[in-house]
Amino acid sequence: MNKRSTATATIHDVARLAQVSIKTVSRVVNQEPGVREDTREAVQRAVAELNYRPKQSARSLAGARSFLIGLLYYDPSAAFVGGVQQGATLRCREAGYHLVVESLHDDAPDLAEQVDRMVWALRPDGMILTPPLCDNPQVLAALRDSATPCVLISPARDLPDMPSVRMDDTRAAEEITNLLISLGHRRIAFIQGPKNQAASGLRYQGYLRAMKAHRLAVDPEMVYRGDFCFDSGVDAAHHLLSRRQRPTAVFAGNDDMALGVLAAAQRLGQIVPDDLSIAGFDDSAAASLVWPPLTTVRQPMNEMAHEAVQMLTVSRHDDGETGPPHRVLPYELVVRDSTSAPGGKAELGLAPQAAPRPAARAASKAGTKAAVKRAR
Amino acid sequence: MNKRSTATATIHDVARLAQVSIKTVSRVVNQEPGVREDTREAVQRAVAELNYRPKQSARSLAGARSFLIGLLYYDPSAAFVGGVQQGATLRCREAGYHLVVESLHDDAPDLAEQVDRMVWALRPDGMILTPPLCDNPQVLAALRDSATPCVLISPARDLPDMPSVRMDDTRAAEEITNLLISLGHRRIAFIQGPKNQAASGLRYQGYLRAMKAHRLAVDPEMVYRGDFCFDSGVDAAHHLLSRRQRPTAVFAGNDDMALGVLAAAQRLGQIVPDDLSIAGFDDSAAASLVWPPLTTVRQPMNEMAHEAVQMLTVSRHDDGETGPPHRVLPYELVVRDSTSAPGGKAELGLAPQAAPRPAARAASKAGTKAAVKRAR
DNA sequence: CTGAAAGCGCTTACAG
DNA sequence: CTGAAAGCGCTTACAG
Repeated sequence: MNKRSTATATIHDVARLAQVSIKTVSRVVNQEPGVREDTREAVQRAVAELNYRPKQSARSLAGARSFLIGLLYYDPSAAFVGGVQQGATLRCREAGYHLVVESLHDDAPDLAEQVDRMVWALRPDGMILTPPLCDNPQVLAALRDSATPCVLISPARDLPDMPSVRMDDTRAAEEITNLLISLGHRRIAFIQGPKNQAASGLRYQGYLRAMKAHRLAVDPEMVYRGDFCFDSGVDAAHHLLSRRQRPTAVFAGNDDMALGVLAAAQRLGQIVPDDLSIAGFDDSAAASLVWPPLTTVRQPMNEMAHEAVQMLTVSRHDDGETGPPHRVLPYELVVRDSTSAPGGKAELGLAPQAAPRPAARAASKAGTKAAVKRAR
Repeated sequence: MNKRSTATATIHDVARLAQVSIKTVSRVVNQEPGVREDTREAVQRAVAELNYRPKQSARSLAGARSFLIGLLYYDPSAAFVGGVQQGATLRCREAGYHLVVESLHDDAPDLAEQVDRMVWALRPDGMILTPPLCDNPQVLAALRDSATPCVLISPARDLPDMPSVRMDDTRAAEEITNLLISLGHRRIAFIQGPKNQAASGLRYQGYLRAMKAHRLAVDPEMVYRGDFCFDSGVDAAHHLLSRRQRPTAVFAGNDDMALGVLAAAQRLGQIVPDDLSIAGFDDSAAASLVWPPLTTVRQPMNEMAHEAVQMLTVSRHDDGETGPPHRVLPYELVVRDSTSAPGGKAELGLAPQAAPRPAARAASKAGTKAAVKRAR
């Protein structure tokens, strides 16, 4: 209908058409109160007519906000970052913000300089940090200097001066272990992640907690130190399956290692899950692209990002007394075909799709309760 | 040394300290010519001293550039987008730009509106579009209206008014097929992607071209229509392996389908690659997280993005006569253990890592030549 | 409830 | 080679 003119409309054009001052246009566009209803409508009509959109750079220069949120991440291929980014862009759109991404090498020599460059040039209204950058002292220092509001996603530890969003890794690991125990497994191996990653220890704690709660001994030979990569899962399988007493189930600290165990076990002639149940952690894309598909834990990446953007865009209330929020979001147990009762010959026909099996019972507690889901 | 003051330095502060006008500071910061060397140095000293960084919103408002590049994508989980984004952020950083990302549903009703919102608010200096958005008429129309320079990455077809960057899918598919033929395979099945994706047809053409060049008949029963998802690979395997005459090799139009074939074949008791060689396309993360790791093609995602940013940030030279550039970048054949000579019992020991096998010979032509690489 | 003035921090012509 | 003036398009106090 109203064709957009080549030259883009400014606030003055709108004001002229609506017969008001630019200040009133500004009030309407920013949804400020204190504008008479018919005035507001007239302005809105003019805005629509001219297809007016306030220019971010002008708003940013004149005002206190840039309508930009920054996302700092390290590993671009990680599904985790992809999920966080997805959640962040969607929430940003709803809030009228835009997401600026920056990939930083965790050990780059000029890391602070790179952060500075982004922060001082763009003046984003907030920054979202993913692991391992959310634990990097240089990055955090640069961000503190610039007084940019930040939200840490799954940091190694919560900081007194920065809000964070996370899930309960320990509890999830405990539930996965409980699931294996409830299936009848007693000899359950665990593959740890590398020492320098916070998640490694947390998940190991969850495994220990479940084992102890059921008075199951943890044989040191059944705990293997991996590095979160496929190859270390392969190595772990060779180690574990060459023991006198083999495990009937393996819980790997992440999916990549679980896939390594799966591949190695199958090459060694083991049937999964009949001879060996395998569980992972992350619900990576590959987890459902293998046979049998992997039982694992889905982290609430989208939700964490959503929450982070929310914290950064909604007017900050006083943290005076309470300090910044540290939110814990519910995760999701994803039970697939890589786990079953020990020796169970059930359900592994040659049909393209195995029949669904009743979901495992998983304890649910308020606040961090897990959903149990069955999926390919 | 020089602690950054809380209030951030402006161009006026620098000018005062260097005893010049703000115009001269601007010249130095923007690396314009026509400044005496010692003047330039004095300004640079002041810039360093004050840790001055020009504010993007002021530059954008006053000048013609925003120093923002937009990346539009659809599927956030795709490894392809991850690679493109990685390449784009790195090149942006080098060029002093920042990358703003936006995830758009290809079939959202308000697609044009969403593009408009980004374009008119941010006024990015350029936009990078990935499939399938780079083929979406609504998106392209909105972008044309706004006169935003665009680069299409791997579009279905090149447009006369927009530059593009791509690889040669057909040639890569041909080379993969040639590889299988050179290993001794004659009965080679192909799994197509969905009809509405451009890559499906291109890769099929490459398969046909190689078969024809070697005077191998293409049995219609050996061509299966999939949808680029894991499950359709499973279905394809069931279809292909239940034929009278089974294939000795399967070339799937992408990795996800190849992984489906792999899973199904192994469940049916086939040894890969001895009984069946399998090749994919994409080099997705999962391709190296299965056993045996998948022979596939790596798309030059980083390089395509690099090139795209380059086109958008470097001063546009006259396309007057020649039209916008359509660049074709070299891909990479990744030969792993899922392919071997038919019936070949070689090299599949039980060691954690199979010994490397000499890389397959692959034809290389100038301009789009493929590198041959061996990797896990 | 509404508006006139000032100014955010740069770049763009234009002078000299 | 260098600079004084104007202005980009908004928001922020401040009046009324």
